[in-house]
Parts: sequence; C-alpha cells; structure tokens
Amino acid sequence: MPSNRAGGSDSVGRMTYRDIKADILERILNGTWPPGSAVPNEQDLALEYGAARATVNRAMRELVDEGYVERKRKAGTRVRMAPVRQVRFEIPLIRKEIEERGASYRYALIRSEAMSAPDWLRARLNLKPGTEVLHLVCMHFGDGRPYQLEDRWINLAATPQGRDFDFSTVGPNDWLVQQVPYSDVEISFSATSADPEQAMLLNCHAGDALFRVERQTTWQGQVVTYVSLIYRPDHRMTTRY
Amino acid sequence: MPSNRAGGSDSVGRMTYRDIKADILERILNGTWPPGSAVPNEQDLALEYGAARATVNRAMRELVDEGYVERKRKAGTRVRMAPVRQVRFEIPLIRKEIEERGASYRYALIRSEAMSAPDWLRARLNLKPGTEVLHLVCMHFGDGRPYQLEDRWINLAATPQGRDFDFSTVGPNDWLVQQVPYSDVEISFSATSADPEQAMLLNCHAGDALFRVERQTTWQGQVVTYVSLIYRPDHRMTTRY
DNA sequence: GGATGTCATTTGTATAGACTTTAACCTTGA
DNA sequence: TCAAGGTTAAAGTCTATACAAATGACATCC
Repeated sequence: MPSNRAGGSDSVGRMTYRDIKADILERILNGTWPPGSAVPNEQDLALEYGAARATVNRAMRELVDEGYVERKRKAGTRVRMAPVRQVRFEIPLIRKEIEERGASYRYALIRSEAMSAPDWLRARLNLKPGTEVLHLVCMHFGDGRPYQLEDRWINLAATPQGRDFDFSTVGPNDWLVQQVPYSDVEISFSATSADPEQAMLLNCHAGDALFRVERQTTWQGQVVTYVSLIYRPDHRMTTRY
Repeated sequence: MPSNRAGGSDSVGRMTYRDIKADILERILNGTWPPGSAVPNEQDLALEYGAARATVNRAMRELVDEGYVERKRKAGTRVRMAPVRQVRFEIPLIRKEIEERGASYRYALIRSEAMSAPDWLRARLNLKPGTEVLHLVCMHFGDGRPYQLEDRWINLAATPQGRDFDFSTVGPNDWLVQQVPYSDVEISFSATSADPEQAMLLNCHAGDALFRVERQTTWQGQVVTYVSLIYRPDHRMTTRY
C-alpha cells in the first residue's frame, strides 16, 4: 500500500469524506485557516487529499451546513467571519423525555371539555366564529412528581374524531401524532408566572417563574391544535452545539 | 430558452435530486407512503425517476436529515412512525436580533470588575481555585427600552487580553467572537424570577417571570466564558419547523 | 466614465460503475 | 429448539467524467 495517511485512512490509504471534513475543520479550528480566509478550491484539495472532487465537495457541503464556511461559485470558499450559531435540538415526546431522564412516566387527564372556541383562541388560531374546540388539561409526571402541565386546545373542525376519543389513558399528543403525522409547527419558548391552579397542579407557589413551550400545529392550512406546555420550576432545556 | 423547469424536469426531462426529494416528500405527506411503510429501494426509484442511484441517494439522505425517513442497510427505507421533531434555529448576535425586529440598538456597560472566581462559578465552570475572572453586567436596548440583561463571567486564565480591554463601547460578545471564533457551546433555556436589581435594570417588577438563556463556551477544554442572558418580560423565542 | 459583453474560474449537480459495510434472513448442525 | 455461520440485499461511499450555472475579472464600445 503506497500511501500512509496518518489520522484517517483505510487499508488502501484512501481518505473518506469524513476524514477530509475532519481535517479541514481541524485547520479551521486551529487557526491554519482563520475566519475570513480563503480555503483552496475543490480541485486542489482533491489533489492534496488524493480523492475525487466529489468527495471533497461532500465534505465541504457538510461544513457549509454546519455554518463553518461560505461558498460562492467562481469566488471560492471562505471561512465564515462569525460562525453561524445554530442550535438544533429534538423535541421528544414527553414520555420519552421523562424516561430518558431515568424517571418513570405517568399521565393523568385533569379536565376535558368540548366548547365553542373562546375569542382569544379564535383570534390566535384564526378560527371561524362558532368553531367547536376540545379543551384538555393534562399532567405528565416523572417518578410521581409533576413534570409538565399540558393545556391543549384541539380544533374539532379539523379533527372531528377527537370529539369522541377517550383521552383518559392516551395523551393527546400521542393521539394527534397518529392523526396528523406530518404538519407545520410554530413553536415558541417563554417564561410565565404560575397562576393558582397551575401552582396547585405543579406543586409550586403561585407567582413562581415557569418555563413554557407553546406549539401551534397546522395541516393543510388549517390549525389543528394549540398547546401550552408548562414545566415544573427549575426546568432547563439544554443542548450543545 | 430551452429549459422549462416548472414541475421538476429540465429540457431533457432529467430530474434533479431536489425534484426527486420533493416528489418523495409529497408522497409521504399525502399518505401514499404512510408512516411505517417501506419506501422502494434506491435502485427501483432510480429507475422510476430515470436518474442515477447516487441522485436518489442524495435526495434520501436529505430526507433522513430532516427526520422524515429512516434507513438501514439491507432493511431498506421506511417512513418514520413519528417524525423526529427537530427545531433548528440560529442564535444571532444580540445587535442583529434587535435590529431585525426593526428597532434601534443601544448597548451600555453597567458594571465591570475583575476578581477571583466565586465558589459557585468555580464549581460550575470547573476552574482552579484562585482563577481570576472578569465579571461584566451589560444592557442591550431596543428603541431605547431594556431588551436584554447580560451577566457575563470571562475566564481571564483563558483570555488574559480581556483584563485590559475596554468594554464600555464594544459588547463582550462581539469581542469574544473575535478572540475565540469557534468553540464548543452548551446552551440552556429556562425561566427565572426577577430579583430587585434585575427588575430595576429591565424596568419590570421584582418577581416577574423572565426568559433566560445561559451559555457556556469552551475552547480546547477550557471554559472561556459563562453568560446569563435575561430578556425583558413577555419575550418569546419563536421558530417554525 | 459607464454600460455592456465575453471569458474563465469555481462550485453545483448528474452519471455509471465499482467496491464496502451492515444486518436480515436462511441454512446447518448440535 | 436454538445457536452459529454463511448468503445476499440494501444502503454507504468513492471515482472519473461531464456539463450547468454563477459570477468575478477584464475587455470593449459608446
């Protein structure tokens, strides 16, 4: 075997796109190619790494994806001045979220009521006057302690099957995922003060600062559901990038 | 002009990987291939679309990336039962964040003090006893109103240049991005109650629920900085997916 | 000077073919 | 019945080549 490439070669000495990507990233991170500087073109890199241009291209495309470099035809590739700080995290089903923390999961339906959509909801979800909605309040427990309070509104015009479904054992999220698996979602994170009922359910004090996730799900132009997920005090949503 | 791209093919009738991806996604969304079902293998799809297998492969890889399908060698490709709900959003520099809301940006340094790291910070950042840190408190204003309170600790052992830098006009984040452009970041979102000083600075009431982002930045195994970013009341961080 | 056009460079994408890796499935044997 | 091992289908990757598309640089023309 002729070539001997330290740090990333198979038995034939061939570098994979991963090796190439890692090598380029290394040079960016260690300052060989500082922010703003130009990276050699694909042809030259292919030559240097003894790979096909397509292989270098794939490595580069991933580096673009991850925000390290910018590319322009004819102008070439440069290391980004300020990296694009992008967070990417998964929104697991609440059951999985709790179980992944090593706690046992329990679900409870607190309240379930079909009604005509109140004005604030109609305005928020852009519903026609008189639209029927299902209002559900549920609790999710981890190791028996309150973990998340779910306050959900389901548009019965969009999913009429929901009217007769029994949510006392299956959580509305699990059910909805079956009904409308792929949909557009708008999600937002904020802080809110516990009102007396929330404090009671979450076993904290009224006025406590709580972390809240709100999600609005749309399918084929129609809002399917709006949910407010309020976490127990001190909850943190953490990720690395 | 020969090519007519409407609908997904060029003049030769050749489909790009984007076309193929869109077509497959369409079939997933409209229920042709429901959750859990198997998608034809690459070879067959290549045949169907009149494309090379590599082209189909690229389309598929992106669908995996976006959480629509799962692939396993030998077993083939299936539509995911529950889509991987993943949020991906960018963390802009605060100046840009404010300006993108159409507001004017203003920065003010409230306090700056070099000191030996307090115990809680030492524990949190895993610093040696006696490590010197710079503690900065800054405000970011949008249209003259408080927008974000930045409470930052900089490890002077990692970035000694910070000791003599004047942060009264340049925000610490802008400065740090220059110093350590690429680093590992742990970010977390939570809610916190305004203490009296925070309330005063953010022009709200003590006890108000505030949205907080905490960020810890590591470079080459050493914690460079820890920052707590507290937003004015009612702040929401929103994204779509 | 400024608008316009041409050329060359670089990335973007497609292709056919080959080889590699994984793991589902089947066969064999205890 | 079950475990070990072989077979083989499918995705994963690489290569060499080709052409497309964008655009920076330069020349040309008015």
